[in-house]
Amino acid sequence: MVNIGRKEREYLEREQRILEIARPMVVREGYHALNMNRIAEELEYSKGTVYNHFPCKEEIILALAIQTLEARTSMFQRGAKFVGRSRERMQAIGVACELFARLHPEHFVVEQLVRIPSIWEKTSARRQQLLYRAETGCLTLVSGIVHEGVGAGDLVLPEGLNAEELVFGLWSMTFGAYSMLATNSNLPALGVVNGYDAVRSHLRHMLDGYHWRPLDAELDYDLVAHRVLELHFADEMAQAAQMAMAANHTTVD
Amino acid sequence: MVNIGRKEREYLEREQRILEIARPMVVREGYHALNMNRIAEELEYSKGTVYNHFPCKEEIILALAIQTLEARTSMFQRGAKFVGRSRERMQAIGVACELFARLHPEHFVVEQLVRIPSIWEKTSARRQQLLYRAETGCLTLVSGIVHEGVGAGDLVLPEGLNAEELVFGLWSMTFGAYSMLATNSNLPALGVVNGYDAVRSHLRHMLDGYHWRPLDAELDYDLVAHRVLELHFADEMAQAAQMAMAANHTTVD
DNA sequence: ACTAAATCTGACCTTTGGTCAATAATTGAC
DNA sequence: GTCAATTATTGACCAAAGGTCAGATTTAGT
Repeated sequence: MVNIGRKEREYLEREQRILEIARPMVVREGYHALNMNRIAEELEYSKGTVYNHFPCKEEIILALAIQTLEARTSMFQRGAKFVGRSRERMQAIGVACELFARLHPEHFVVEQLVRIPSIWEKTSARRQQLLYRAETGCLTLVSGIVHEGVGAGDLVLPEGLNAEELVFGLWSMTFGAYSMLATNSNLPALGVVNGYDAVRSHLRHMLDGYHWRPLDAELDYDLVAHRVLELHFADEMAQAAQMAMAANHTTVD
Repeated sequence: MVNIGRKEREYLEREQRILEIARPMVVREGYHALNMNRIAEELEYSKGTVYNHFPCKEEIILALAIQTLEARTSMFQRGAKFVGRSRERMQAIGVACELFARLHPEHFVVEQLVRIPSIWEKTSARRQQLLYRAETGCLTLVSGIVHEGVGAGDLVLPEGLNAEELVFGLWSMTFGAYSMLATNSNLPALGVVNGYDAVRSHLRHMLDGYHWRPLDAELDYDLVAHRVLELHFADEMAQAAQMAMAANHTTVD
């Protein structure tokens, strides 16, 4: 039993190592640089052993995407600890989301890749289920806050729109915007000076459009965001400030 | 001169043929199926000739993305012919956008692919400029309507948000949502029953949040959408109705 | 008809994802 | 402690596909 336990532990550790090796390859040098030979080399095991863990290249991408989603969900959970009215708590999720995007912009590459049909199709149904499960967990966390809002009478969903579909909207906006910010270097030339600020504004006005109380005019959500940062993301705050400055510098270029 | 003209024409026609051959490959069988050998075979020219037109595989993807963007812009232009107040005209663009997404969901695959850094990096600066130009054209068309709204006093942009950044928001929402609708088969299970309706609702409420007059409550935008369809998209209307029915059927599954 | 320029060709090279028979290590029964 | 059975690991090998280029072919102009 002890032996089996050790073996199993070693196996899982090696699986993690493979992902640790693979992630910077994808992130820094792109999908085409994710090379099974190189992974085997850096892992100091043979290629066959790598293929023992992952039946194909695409499966590694999917595993990375699952890690990414779990990391984001964990950030969301920390944000969701914020105590306040439903929309304040949604703002806290927004803070977590922006923070995650700013601190780990490279994660979007993986999330984008895994959606490419030719990649997705090659992955196993088993791991696909894991991603779906992780997605469900993340979305449920957020839609829970929507339900809270509805329950508290702070929000009335229009006819034909459920809580999950509202979250789908927030998700689409952030996914679309952060993906483009990470990959479209033409945005500044197009006149999009500060993408992150714009996203924040859009989300806020969208929720205002749904009349989720308290409205933007009724509460200082910048202050709420600041408190969320102080209370639940103290560690990341300094780091984020640096990021913001760096971002401002590059947009000026 | 006549000969040179014919040659040049043949060259351009062949370039189109290559793209015509490549598009269904990418769309139906995915990026990995975009095979230069197969293209050469179907084109009935040698591989070297194909490489005469496009220095690499990725350049074909980029060329397809440019075509896609031009096709969308042309739909937008047809929508922009609608006469009315600024927000009605924006609604007309929205109709064009949804129509394009429903009629050609496969276009999103190409637009997603071209954003992948490992693909983008391999393309020529010359063609990248073409895409940027096309993007600028499309965005300018839309931001022009925003400026109209501001000029007419129907819309006041909040401090720190320009017209292009507002369009960036609409773009992010539609890009994100339509991409996910085209690639994430888990959405129905997550509770997202009708994605297209949700997107329409979100865009409308977002513009309401910005107080773009007339507000949703002040004007029947469904009626406006209907008139836009009748006036400027008569051909596509029947087709779109079929699509909508098909979509409803599949979401029920 | 002839030559020079432009165009086209497909054999060839390299890289890389993926396979699998052979080999090595581990385990557990006695 | 030994040995057979099971399990894990290996790396030579294959096939597919992107990309190259010297030579063949066609075209254009005289």
